[in-house]
Amino acid sequence: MRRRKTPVEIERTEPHLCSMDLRLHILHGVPFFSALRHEQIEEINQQFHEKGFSLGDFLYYSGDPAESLYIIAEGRVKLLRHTTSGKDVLLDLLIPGEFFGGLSTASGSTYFETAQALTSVCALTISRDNFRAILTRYPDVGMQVLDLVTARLEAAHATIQQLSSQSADQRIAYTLLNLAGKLGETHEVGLLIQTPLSRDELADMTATTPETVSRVISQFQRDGYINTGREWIAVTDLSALREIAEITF
Amino acid sequence: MRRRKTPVEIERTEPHLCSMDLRLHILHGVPFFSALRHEQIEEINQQFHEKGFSLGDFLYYSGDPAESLYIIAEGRVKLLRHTTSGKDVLLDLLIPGEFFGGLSTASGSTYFETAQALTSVCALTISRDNFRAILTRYPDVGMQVLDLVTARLEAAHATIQQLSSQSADQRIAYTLLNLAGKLGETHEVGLLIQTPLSRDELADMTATTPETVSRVISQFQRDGYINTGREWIAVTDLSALREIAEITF
DNA sequence: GGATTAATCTGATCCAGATCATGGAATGAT
DNA sequence: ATCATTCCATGATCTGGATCAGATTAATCC
Repeated sequence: MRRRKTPVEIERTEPHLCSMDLRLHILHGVPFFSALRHEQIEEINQQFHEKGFSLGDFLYYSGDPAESLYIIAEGRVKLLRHTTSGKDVLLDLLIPGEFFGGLSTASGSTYFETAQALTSVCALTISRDNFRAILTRYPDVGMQVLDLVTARLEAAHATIQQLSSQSADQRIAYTLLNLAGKLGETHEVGLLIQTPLSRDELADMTATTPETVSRVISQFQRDGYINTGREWIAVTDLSALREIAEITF
Repeated sequence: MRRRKTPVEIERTEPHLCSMDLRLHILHGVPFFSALRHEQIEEINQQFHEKGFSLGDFLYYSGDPAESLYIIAEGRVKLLRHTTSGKDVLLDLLIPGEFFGGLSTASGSTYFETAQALTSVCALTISRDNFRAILTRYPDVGMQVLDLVTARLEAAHATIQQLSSQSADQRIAYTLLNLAGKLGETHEVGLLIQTPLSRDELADMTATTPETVSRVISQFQRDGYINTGREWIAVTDLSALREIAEITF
C-alpha cells in the first residue's frame, strides 16, 4: 500500500474510547474546569459518560431532544445546520477540550445543530441538568463558561459581518486564518490545518460553492500564500491573507 | 402643523432620565433579576448609574474600552458593526430590559460593536466587574444570563444560516418575522413593528441594499402581506411570510 | 400653504459568483 | 498494479441582486 500524501496526521477511521487517565487529563485540561481541585474533578468525572464515534458518525442531529452536553476528549467534530435546499452550513469546528450540545434549558429542549465526527472521536457526555448543577455549585466555572459562550457569540457576529460585507475570496481568506489560528500546526509545508478539510466543507463555512473555493484556493496557491492538496491546506503567508481579509487590527 | 402619518409611537428626540421608581421597576422586570428579592434589587440598584441619550446618539463605539454593561430602561438601541467599505451591519435591536456591552473579561477589553440610540433612551450602566460580582454571588442570576447569551448565540447561528443559504426576499421575510415577534404590537394597520425602521436599516440587517429592500417590501405590500410607510412596517399576514422564509416549524 | 429635506420607489445596467459540464489526479479496494 | 471512487481544477454560461440614475412622496420648516 502506498503512503498517503496528506500531511494531516489524524486517526480517521476507528472509533475509540479513552482511558481513565485520559479522561481525567482531559477534564483537567478543559479551560473552565482548570480552577477546580483534583478531588473535585474526580467527583465531576463520575457524572460523565464516554462515547466513541468513527469518521462521519453523527453525534446527534438537530431536532433531537437536547439531553446531553458533550466535551471532546479526542478528535474533531463539526457543528452544522442543514437547509431545505440541501446545502449545509458549517457553524463551528471543535477540538479536544471544547464543549457543545445541550447547555441551555431556556432555548427549548432540542439541539439546534447537527454534530458530526470529522475523525474518530472520543467524547465525554453529561446530562444537561448535572452540568447546570456544576455551574451553580462552582460560580467560577459558570463564569468561565459564560465567557466562552460570549466569545462564541462574538465570533458568530464576526461571521455575520463577513457574510454581509465581504467578497468570497475575503471570506475564504478570513476562514483560513481562523482555522490556522485554531488548528494550525507548524509543519514543513507551512502552518498546517490539522483537520481533514475538503473544498466542500470550506464552501459550507464560507457560504460559497466548492467550485469557487477551488478557484480561490488555487489562486492563493499560485500567489504563494498557501500550500494545499486533497483535503488539506497549509498557510505559508499569514500576513498576505490578513491583508486580503482586510483584518487590519 | 400636520400630524405625522407614522403609526409608530415612540419618543424620538429628547434624551431623558428615569425616575427612581422606574429604575427599580425596570430592574425588577429584567428577566435575569426576576428571582431576586426586593432588598437585593435595591442593593444592586446602588451600583447602577443612569445615562440618557437622544435619537442617533452613540452609547459607545466599537473599539472603545469596554468598561460598562448597559441595561435599557426606556427606548430602543441598535448594535452594529462598521465595515471598511462604509456599509454597516446591524446585529441586534434591543428593547427595555435587555443588556449589552461589556460582559466578558475574556474576550479582550474593548467593545466589539457600536451601540446607537434609535429613539430617546434611558440606560442603566454598571461596571463590568460589579456585574460579574453579582453573577458570582447569585449563581441563579448567572445561569439566567448564560441562558440569554446562549439564546443570542443560537439566534446568531440562525442568521448565519439565513445569510448562507437564503435569497434576499427570504432573508427580509425572516427578519420581518423576527422583528414582529420582538417588537410587534397589535394595531389597526396590522402587527406594527414598534421601532422607527428605515429601508436602510433593514438592508443592514439582511445583507442587502436599500433598493432591494424597497423592491421586496413593495412586492410584499402588493401581495397584501404587510402595510408600510416611511420608516414603519406592519405585518398583516404572518403565515405568508413564514412560507416565504421557509420556516416550517 | 409652499419650500426644503430626507426617505422611498423604480428603471436600466452590470458583475461576482452560482451553476453546469468535463477532465484530471489522489485514494482505497481488489 | 489496476480499477473504481472521490475529490479537485477549470472552462462556459447564466442570474440574483448590486450599482447607477432619476423620479416620487412624506415629513418638517418657515
